[in-house]
Amino acid sequence: MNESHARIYAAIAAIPRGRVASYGAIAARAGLPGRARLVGRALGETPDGMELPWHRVLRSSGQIAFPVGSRGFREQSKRLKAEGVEVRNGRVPLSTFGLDADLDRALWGMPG
DNA sequence: CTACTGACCGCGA
DNA sequence: GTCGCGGCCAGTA
Repeated sequence: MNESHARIYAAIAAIPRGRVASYGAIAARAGLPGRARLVGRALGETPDGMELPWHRVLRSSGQIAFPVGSRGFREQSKRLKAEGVEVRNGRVPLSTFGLDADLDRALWGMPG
Protein backbone atom coordinates (compact mmCIF):
# COMPACT_ATOMS: atom_id res chain seq x y z
CA MET A 1 0.00 0.00 0.00
CA ASN A 2 1.35 3.41 -0.93
CA GLU A 3 0.26 6.84 -2.06
CA SER A 4 -0.38 5.77 -5.66
CA HIS A 5 -2.48 2.79 -4.68
CA ALA A 6 -4.48 4.87 -2.24
CA ARG A 7 -5.31 7.42 -4.92
CA ILE A 8 -6.23 4.66 -7.35
CA TYR A 9 -8.63 3.11 -4.84
CA ALA A 10 -10.17 6.49 -4.19
CA ALA A 11 -10.75 7.08 -7.90
CA ILE A 12 -12.38 3.67 -8.29
CA ALA A 13 -14.56 4.18 -5.24
CA ALA A 14 -15.91 7.32 -6.90
CA ILE A 15 -17.39 5.50 -9.89
CA PRO A 16 -21.17 5.63 -9.45
CA ARG A 17 -23.37 2.54 -9.53
CA GLY A 18 -24.43 1.57 -13.02
CA ARG A 19 -21.41 3.26 -14.59
CA VAL A 20 -17.95 2.08 -15.62
CA ALA A 21 -14.51 3.56 -16.26
CA SER A 22 -11.35 2.35 -18.00
CA TYR A 23 -8.03 1.55 -16.34
CA GLY A 24 -6.46 4.46 -18.14
CA ALA A 25 -9.17 6.85 -16.98
CA ILE A 26 -8.76 5.73 -13.38
CA ALA A 27 -5.01 6.20 -13.61
CA ALA A 28 -5.49 9.69 -14.96
CA ARG A 29 -8.04 10.53 -12.25
CA ALA A 30 -5.54 9.31 -9.68
CA GLY A 31 -2.98 11.73 -11.02
CA LEU A 32 -1.03 8.97 -12.75
CA PRO A 33 -1.58 9.48 -16.49
CA GLY A 34 -0.26 6.67 -18.65
CA ARG A 35 -0.07 4.22 -15.76
CA ALA A 36 -3.02 2.00 -16.57
CA ARG A 37 -0.97 -1.07 -15.67
CA LEU A 38 -0.46 0.25 -12.19
CA VAL A 39 -4.24 0.32 -11.77
CA GLY A 40 -4.41 -3.35 -12.70
CA ARG A 41 -1.65 -4.14 -10.26
CA ALA A 42 -3.33 -2.17 -7.48
CA LEU A 43 -6.56 -4.07 -8.03
CA GLY A 44 -4.70 -7.35 -7.86
CA GLU A 45 -3.36 -6.30 -4.49
CA THR A 46 -6.58 -4.99 -3.02
CA PRO A 47 -6.41 -5.48 0.77
CA ASP A 48 -8.72 -8.11 2.22
CA GLY A 49 -11.98 -6.72 3.45
CA MET A 50 -11.69 -3.50 1.49
CA GLU A 51 -14.94 -2.64 -0.25
CA LEU A 52 -14.29 -1.44 -3.74
CA PRO A 53 -16.43 -1.38 -6.91
CA TRP A 54 -13.60 -3.07 -8.83
CA HIS A 55 -16.10 -4.55 -11.28
CA ARG A 56 -16.69 -1.07 -12.72
CA VAL A 57 -13.17 -0.97 -14.13
CA LEU A 58 -12.76 -2.15 -17.72
CA ARG A 59 -10.30 -1.92 -20.58
CA SER A 60 -10.45 1.13 -22.82
CA SER A 61 -12.36 -1.05 -25.28
CA GLY A 62 -15.06 -1.81 -22.74
CA GLN A 63 -13.87 -5.41 -22.51
CA ILE A 64 -13.61 -7.16 -19.15
CA ALA A 65 -9.91 -7.60 -18.41
CA PHE A 66 -10.15 -11.18 -17.11
CA PRO A 67 -9.92 -14.18 -19.45
CA VAL A 68 -13.34 -15.18 -20.76
CA GLY A 69 -14.88 -17.85 -18.57
CA SER A 70 -12.52 -17.31 -15.64
CA ARG A 71 -13.79 -16.86 -12.10
CA GLY A 72 -13.09 -13.14 -12.17
CA PHE A 73 -14.77 -12.76 -15.52
CA ARG A 74 -17.98 -14.36 -14.35
CA GLU A 75 -18.03 -12.44 -11.10
CA GLN A 76 -17.45 -9.09 -12.76
CA SER A 77 -20.01 -9.80 -15.43
CA LYS A 78 -22.53 -10.83 -12.79
CA ARG A 79 -21.99 -7.74 -10.67
CA LEU A 80 -22.27 -5.40 -13.63
CA LYS A 81 -25.52 -6.91 -14.81
CA ALA A 82 -26.80 -6.82 -11.25
CA GLU A 83 -26.61 -3.05 -11.30
CA GLY A 84 -28.08 -2.63 -14.73
CA VAL A 85 -24.96 -2.49 -16.88
CA GLU A 86 -25.28 -4.22 -20.24
CA VAL A 87 -22.62 -6.89 -20.85
CA ARG A 88 -22.49 -8.56 -24.27
CA ASN A 89 -19.70 -11.02 -24.95
CA GLY A 90 -17.74 -9.78 -21.97
CA ARG A 91 -17.92 -6.26 -23.24
CA VAL A 92 -19.75 -3.13 -22.12
CA PRO A 93 -20.73 -0.30 -24.50
CA LEU A 94 -18.78 2.61 -23.05
CA SER A 95 -20.78 5.02 -25.17
CA THR A 96 -23.74 4.23 -22.92
CA PHE A 97 -22.29 3.32 -19.53
CA GLY A 98 -18.94 5.08 -19.56
CA LEU A 99 -18.47 8.32 -17.71
CA ASP A 100 -19.11 11.11 -20.17
CA ALA A 101 -17.56 14.55 -19.89
CA ASP A 102 -20.41 16.05 -17.88
CA LEU A 103 -20.72 13.28 -15.33
CA ASP A 104 -16.96 13.06 -15.14
CA ARG A 105 -16.77 16.74 -14.26
CA ALA A 106 -19.55 16.46 -11.72
CA LEU A 107 -17.69 13.63 -10.08
CA TRP A 108 -14.01 14.40 -10.18
CA GLY A 109 -13.72 17.62 -12.08
CA MET A 110 -12.87 20.79 -10.31
CA PRO A 111 -16.11 22.23 -9.07
CA GLY A 112 -16.44 25.78 -10.08
C1' DC B 1 22.73 -5.31 -14.65
C1' DT B 2 19.22 -8.16 -18.40
C1' DA B 3 14.81 -10.72 -19.41
C1' DC B 4 10.10 -11.68 -18.79
C1' DT B 5 5.50 -10.91 -17.20
C1' DG B 6 1.20 -8.46 -16.43
C1' DA B 7 -6.91 -6.93 -14.15
C1' DC B 8 -3.26 -1.70 -19.83
C1' DC B 9 -3.16 2.06 -23.91
C1' DG B 10 -2.86 4.38 -28.39
C1' DC B 11 -1.38 4.44 -33.07
C1' DG B 12 -0.81 2.72 -37.61
C1' DA B 13 -1.61 -0.74 -41.29
C1' DG C 1 -12.64 -6.49 -36.97
C1' DT C 2 -7.33 -8.09 -36.71
C1' DC C 3 -1.91 -7.63 -35.84
C1' DG C 4 2.18 -5.52 -34.59
C1' DC C 5 4.93 -2.15 -31.96
C1' DG C 6 6.40 1.00 -28.46
C1' DG C 7 5.18 3.03 -24.17
C1' DC C 8 4.30 2.48 -19.24
C1' DC C 9 6.59 0.44 -14.68
C1' DA C 10 6.59 -2.83 -10.47
C1' DG C 11 7.78 -7.41 -9.30
C1' DT C 12 10.40 -11.60 -9.89
C1' DA C 13 14.12 -14.64 -11.43
